[in-house]
Amino acid sequence: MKSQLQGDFYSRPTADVAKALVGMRLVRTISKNGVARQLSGIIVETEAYGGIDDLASHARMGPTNRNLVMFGKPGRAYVYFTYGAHHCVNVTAKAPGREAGAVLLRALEPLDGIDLMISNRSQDNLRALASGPGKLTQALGIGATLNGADVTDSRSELRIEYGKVPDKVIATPRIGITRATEIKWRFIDAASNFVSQPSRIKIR
DNA sequence: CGCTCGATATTCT
DNA sequence: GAATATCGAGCGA
Repeated sequence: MKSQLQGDFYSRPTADVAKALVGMRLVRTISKNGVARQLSGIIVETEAYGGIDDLASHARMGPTNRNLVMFGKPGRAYVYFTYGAHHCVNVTAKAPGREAGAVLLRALEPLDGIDLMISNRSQDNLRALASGPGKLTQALGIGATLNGADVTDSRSELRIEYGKVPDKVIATPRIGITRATEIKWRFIDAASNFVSQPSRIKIR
């Protein structure tokens, strides 16, 4: 009996959900040639992105073709492509009545299917497998086809199960943004060795 | 170690 | 045209 997080988990203020997702388990199922493989990891780093009022969010311009999922139901995957090379995966989350919101999944502690992650990444250092938003999606084989996937559905190819609540979760400013840099909406498991190690922090 | 820089598609101004 | 919720190679110390 797996404990899927239900839809109401995501129907809360986006930053609350971002914090609560640290310690939970992201599960990716890949079927090829009729054989199902499972890749999973514990979420150790997240960031919250809000609606119109969050100048760092993709949703700040209102609904567009790219960010449309952020304006829809909570508990769905929002996958986008950036820097001409990387996918990033979010889970939509917002309090009832808010127009948009999503939580960027930035890093995992690898758990299941580590052999496949190593293959996907061409990299065998456990700490470098999924310690960053672009690395995470590459390790789990997450692409645009998963945009809009329901992560609360146990039959989904991408879903989130209950893990455990970490002893301590720290809030810091978000990484890689140039606006609203004072808001501490990045959440990390203080005890984890698998958080991202950004090569450079943007300032403006 | 640290810092600089190029890649490369999509979105924004 | 410029910017981007990134990554990793290349360089100097």
